[in-house]
Amino acid sequence: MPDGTRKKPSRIQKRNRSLILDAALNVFSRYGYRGATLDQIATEAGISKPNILYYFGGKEDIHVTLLSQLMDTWLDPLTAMDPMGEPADEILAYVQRKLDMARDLPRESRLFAGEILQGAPRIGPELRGHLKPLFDEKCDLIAEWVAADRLPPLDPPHLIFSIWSTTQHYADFASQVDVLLDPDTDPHARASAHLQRMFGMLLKKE
Amino acid sequence: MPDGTRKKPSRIQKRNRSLILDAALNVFSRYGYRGATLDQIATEAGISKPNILYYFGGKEDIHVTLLSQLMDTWLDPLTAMDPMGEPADEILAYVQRKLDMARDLPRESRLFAGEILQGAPRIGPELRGHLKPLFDEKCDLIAEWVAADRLPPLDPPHLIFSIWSTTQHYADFASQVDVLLDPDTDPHARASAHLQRMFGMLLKKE
DNA sequence: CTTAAATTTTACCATTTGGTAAAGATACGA
DNA sequence: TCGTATCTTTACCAAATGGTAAAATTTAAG
Repeated sequence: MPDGTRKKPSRIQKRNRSLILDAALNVFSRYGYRGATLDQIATEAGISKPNILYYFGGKEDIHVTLLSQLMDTWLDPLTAMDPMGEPADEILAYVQRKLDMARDLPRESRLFAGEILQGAPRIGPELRGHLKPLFDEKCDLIAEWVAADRLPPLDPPHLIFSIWSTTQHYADFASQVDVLLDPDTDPHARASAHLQRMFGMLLKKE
Repeated sequence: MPDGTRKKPSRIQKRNRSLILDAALNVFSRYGYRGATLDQIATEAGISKPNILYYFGGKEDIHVTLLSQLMDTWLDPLTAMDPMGEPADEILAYVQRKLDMARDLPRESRLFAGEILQGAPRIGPELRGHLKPLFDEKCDLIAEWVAADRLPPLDPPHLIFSIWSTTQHYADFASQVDVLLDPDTDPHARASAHLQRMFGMLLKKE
């Protein structure tokens, strides 16, 4: 039985677990945790429901697995913010990376958004354990840059919130953006130009 | 039977419909549409489930009723943006109103966010019918301000997206914000100062 | 080619959930 | 006070859903 502590995942196991997780990402990100059903995931993955439960302990296990795997990818761009770089450049590069992620990984963005929206019942601990330390570290870094007069005075945590919210908006609220935006303009290019200008202004030392 | 077209809602009807809608707002905003159950709503409202279905056609009817009622409140601040006012002042006042709403009506914010996140399956038409025209009107207004050189060059739709996302973030992602933020600082005051500065910079004519 | 382990299917089941029928209770105008 | 319309409760139900047992099949090491 392939759940729990594994020794060496077989070829079939790797393929099927991956098929299941990909299908589950589709379904969970579209319908939310409780809105998703194992039957939907099974159909989308092309694997019978009991067979899915052969690979995972249950619905919640699949959800938590997805969330945990994603957490690292999700935090990558923030981790990449370099203390040795030029402050404004580092932060603007971070904005761009986050915006690119919203375009390239919208399902992942929505999966997280849904979980947080409902009070983070399943990744609360992960938030405290992984996100919080990294967040604090980068807030300190930005605060040091401000103290060293390499950035204008600003509020590090709220700056980061603004970066997260503005970029993820294009993934999480895509259905609204699609309704409102002129369909023949390139949303990503316009969004990028707007955000670079906005955060650029904020970070400029007169 | 009080569903459908009513002539004059009785005292009891007004009280119970309001109790039900308030309970439903709690439950839907916490668990999403499919995650919410009529039994939960019934318990929270202190009204039996069949009795709830005496006042509403069904689960979806309650949800749509909430969403429709909220839409007006939600768009109020945008409607209030005055073509006769000073451009930057009007937009900064809009930012503040939206931030205040995120603080005062977090349940409503989350209800909308959940609906949009899942593709707006139940208020898509309302978005096209009410939100889109207002959005276009205000984008045009801002574009005129830019054309008249009363604002620096900027991208009106993306500016509005940034205002929406940054302000609603404090309601929609409250569980994450709570984990990350120092508990003894006043988040609202700090957020307000940060956003006013950020959008203030963006809107300043050199 | 055997055979034991890994994988998949078939046939279920208990619970939850949205919803209904109809009897019973209550409010209210005449 | 009476009778009708409004409101509420009790007792259900069919479908959906997460999950399980165990038989059947496939894989792969020796």
